[in-house]
Amino acid sequence: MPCWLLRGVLFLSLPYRSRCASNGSGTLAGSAGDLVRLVAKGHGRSRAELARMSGMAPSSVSLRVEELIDAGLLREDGEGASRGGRRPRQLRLHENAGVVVAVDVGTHHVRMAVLDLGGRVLLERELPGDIAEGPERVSERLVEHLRMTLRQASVEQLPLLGVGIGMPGPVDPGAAKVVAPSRMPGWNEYPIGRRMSELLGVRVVVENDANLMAVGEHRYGWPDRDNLMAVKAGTGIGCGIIASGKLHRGRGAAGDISHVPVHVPEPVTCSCGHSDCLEAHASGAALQRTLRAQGIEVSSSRQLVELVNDGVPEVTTLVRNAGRLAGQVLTPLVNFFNPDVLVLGGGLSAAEPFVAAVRGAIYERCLPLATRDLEIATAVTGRDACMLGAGALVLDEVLAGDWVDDALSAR
Amino acid sequence: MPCWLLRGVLFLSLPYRSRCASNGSGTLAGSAGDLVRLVAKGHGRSRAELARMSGMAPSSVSLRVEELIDAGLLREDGEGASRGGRRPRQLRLHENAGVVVAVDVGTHHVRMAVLDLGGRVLLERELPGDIAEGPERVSERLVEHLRMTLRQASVEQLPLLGVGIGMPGPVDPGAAKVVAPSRMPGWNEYPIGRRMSELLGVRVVVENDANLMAVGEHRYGWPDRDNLMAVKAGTGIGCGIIASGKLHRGRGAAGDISHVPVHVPEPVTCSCGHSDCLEAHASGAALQRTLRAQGIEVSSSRQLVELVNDGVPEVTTLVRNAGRLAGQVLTPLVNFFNPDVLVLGGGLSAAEPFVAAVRGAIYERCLPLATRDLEIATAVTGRDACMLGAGALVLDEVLAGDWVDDALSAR
DNA sequence: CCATCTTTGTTCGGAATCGAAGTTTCATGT
DNA sequence: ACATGAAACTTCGATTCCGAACAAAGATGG
Repeated sequence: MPCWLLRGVLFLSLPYRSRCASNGSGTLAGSAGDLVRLVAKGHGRSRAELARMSGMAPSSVSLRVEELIDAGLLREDGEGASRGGRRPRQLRLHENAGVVVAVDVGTHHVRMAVLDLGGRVLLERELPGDIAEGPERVSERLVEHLRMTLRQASVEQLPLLGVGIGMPGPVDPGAAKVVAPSRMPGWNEYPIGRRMSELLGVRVVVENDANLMAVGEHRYGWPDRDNLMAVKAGTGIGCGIIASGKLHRGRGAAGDISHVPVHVPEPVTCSCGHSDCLEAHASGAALQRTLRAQGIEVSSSRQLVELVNDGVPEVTTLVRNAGRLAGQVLTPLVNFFNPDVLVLGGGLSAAEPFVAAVRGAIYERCLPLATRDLEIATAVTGRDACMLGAGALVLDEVLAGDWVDDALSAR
Repeated sequence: MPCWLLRGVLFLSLPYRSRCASNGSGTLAGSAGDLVRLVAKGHGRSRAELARMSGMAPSSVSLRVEELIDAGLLREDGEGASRGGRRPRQLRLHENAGVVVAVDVGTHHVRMAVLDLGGRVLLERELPGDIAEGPERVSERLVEHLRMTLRQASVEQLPLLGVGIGMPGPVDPGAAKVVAPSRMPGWNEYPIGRRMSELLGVRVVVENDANLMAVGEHRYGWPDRDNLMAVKAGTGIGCGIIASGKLHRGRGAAGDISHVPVHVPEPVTCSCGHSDCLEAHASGAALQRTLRAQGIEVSSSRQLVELVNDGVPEVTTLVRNAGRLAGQVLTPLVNFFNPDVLVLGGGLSAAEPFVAAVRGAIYERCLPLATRDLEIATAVTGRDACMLGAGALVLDEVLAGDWVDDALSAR
C-alpha cells in the first residue's frame, strides 16, 4: 500500500521524484531498481559485480542489497567461482518475488509460458486456438488458459506482475491494439491490452510477433550483439529490429517488409492492391495458395516444411524461390542497417532450402563490408522466440516501473 | 496542483537515488557534466529547468551552477520570460569556455566553421581544395586553414577543445580512418584523425559525410524527431541514420545505399563490379558521365543543378530519373526503418525535379502506415548540414568527456 | 490594487552516499 | 606451508545531496 495514503491525503507527491529514473540504456545505474534490473538480466551476480556495473560504491550496494533481501526481492544463492580472491556470494531474484506470463498468439495456435523475473521458463504450454474466432472469444479463452497454466506451474500464490502478448499483425503498443491487420477479421482497433488487463488486473503489454522474435532472440540468443534483424517467415512475413540493444519501433510500423516489391514473372494481387509484394509471393500463405492451384493441399507452414523435408520437388522449388525473394528484399536492408546478426525464424525457417536461399541471395549481393562478420542464423530459441520475446518485453516493463520501490516501501 | 497542498503531506521515505527521475526525453543527468550538456543542447536554460531535466534537487543544481559559473564555464544571461511566476535567470555557456572547429571535406572543396560550445557558428568559410591531392597534402592545408580561421574568428586565445571532420567516403570512426573509398586515391586506411590530432594537439573525430548530415539535420533541423534518415545525393549517394536520437553506425558501414540494385535498361559497370548499382546510375558522378557522352560537359553537381534550373531538358530528364531511382531504393528502407523524417541533402537535392521524383516514388509505393505523417524535406541547413553535423558530433564527444570535471578541478 | 497562486531560486538541517581503510577468504608461487 | 596478492565484502567517518521551508518576483482575476 502506498505510504502517501496513510493520512488520507490523496496526493501523489511528484516534485522531483517522478522524473528521475534510471538509465534505460545500459550499464550505468544508481538505484534499487537498477540493481534489481542488473540481477534480473544476469549482468550483476554478486555485490561486487553490481558495484562495478552500477557505478555505486560497494558499500552502498551492500546496504541496498541487504534491504532488497529483507524485502524478499533478492536472495543469496551459494557462492560462485573465485576470480583470484574471496568467492562472490551470488545473488538472484527470489523465486517468490513474482512471475510474468508470456503469450504468443498465432493464427492457429497459442503458446504460453510462465516466467520468473529472471526470464527463466517455469512452465510452457501450446494450446489450440483460432484467431478467427474474434477478439472477445480469444481473450476469454486466453484468460482461462492463463489461469490454468498458473495453477499447473504452482505459482498461484505468487504475485502475477505482468502479461506480454504477441499478435500476428501490426500493433500499436501504446494503445495495446492491433491495427489494420490483414488476416485477423474483427481485430482492428480492438483494445486487447485493456481487455486483458481488466480481466486479469495486471499490466499487459502487446506487441507484434516479429518484433517480439527480435527481442527474444536478442535476449536469449545474442545478448551482446546490439544490432539485430529478425525475420519471421511464417504465414506472413515480418521483421523486427533491435538497434543499440533496444526494439526499434520507428513511428510504430518499423520492420514492415511484407509489401516490398519483388521481381516475379506472374503478378499476384496482394491485400494492399499491388501485385508484386513480397508477402504475396513468398509468405507461407502465398505458397499454400500456389500449391493448392497445383492440386497439393497444404493447410499450415509446418505441413509445408514436412513436404520439403520429404523431398517433394514442387514444394522444395517453391520454398527455395521464396527464400530467394526474401533474400533479395533483405539485401538492401542489411546494407542499410548493417546488423551484427540476421535471425531467420518462423515456420519457413525450418526448411533448409529456404534458409540456404536467403543466405545465398545476401552473400551474393551485399557489400563485403556488410557481410563480413555478419551472422545469419536460424532462431536460437526456435518456435519459442516470439513467446520469449513477449516475456522479455513485459519483464523490462515491470522492472522499469516502480514495482521495486513499492515492494521496498510496502515492507 | 496548488503548491500549498504540499504542506503537511507525508512523503515517501525512499532512498534518494531511487527517486531520481526520468525527464521523459531520454536525457539523463546527475553531475556537473550533465548540467553543462543540458545547457549546451539548449534543454536547460535556467536553474529550475535544469533541476526538472536532470532530476537533481533544485538546491543541488544551484550549488553546482554556482561552481560552474565560478569556473568560467557558464554565465548568466539576463532574464527569460515569466511562465506565471518569477522570471528565470537564464544560463548559457560562457563564450570564453572554448570553441570547436567543424570541417566538411568534399571532393573539390573544404568547408570549415568555428563553433562555440552551444553549437552556434562564430565564423564559416569555404575554401578550395582537391581531395585527390592525397591525405598528407590535404591534412597540412587543413591545419593551415584551420589556424587562419581561428585567427579570423578572434578566438586564438580560447581553448580549442576538438575538431570534427567529415569525409566523403566510408569511415571507421574508432580508428578515425577512411576505409575502402571509391573516389579518394591514396586515402585508404590513412589515419587522418591521428595525423590531425598530432598536428593540432586536440581531440579529432572523423565521420562519414552522410552520417554527419543526419547528425546535423537532427540537431539543427529536427531536434525532437528521434528517427531520421538523411540522404546525401551529391557526387556519390549515401545515407545517414538517426535511431532513437543517436547516430546508428551498425557494425560501421550502416547507411550504405550506393550499391543497391535498381532497374535500368542499360547496365553501367560500378566500382563494386555489379552493373545495376544505384550509385552507377543516379549519383552526380554518373549523371556527369552520361552527359559527357551526350556532349554536355559538366564538372560538378552544382553546375548540373544550374543546367536544370536553366531548363535544359536533357539534364532535367536525367536528374528526374535519378530521383526516381533513388526513391525506388528508399521505399523499402522507409517502410523498414519507418522514420519521422526523411531529409534530402547534397548537391542534387537543390534540383527541384530530383526532390519531386523522390517524393513521388515514395508516396507511390510506401505503405500508408509509413508515409502518414512522414516528413520528406530538403536539408534545413542546406550546404552546411555535414559541417554542422561534424560540429555537433565533436561537441557531443567533448562534452561527454571529462573536460567539465577537469575545468572544475583546475580551479 | 490587493489577495491568491505560480514559478524561480536559496538556506539549512538531516539523511543518503561515498571512499578509504579494514576484514574475510581464496589463488598463487616458492 | 607460508607469504603475497587479489577479490569480495563491511565498517565508519566525511562529504554530498536532498527536501522542506523560505524568500523573491511576477501573473491573474476580481
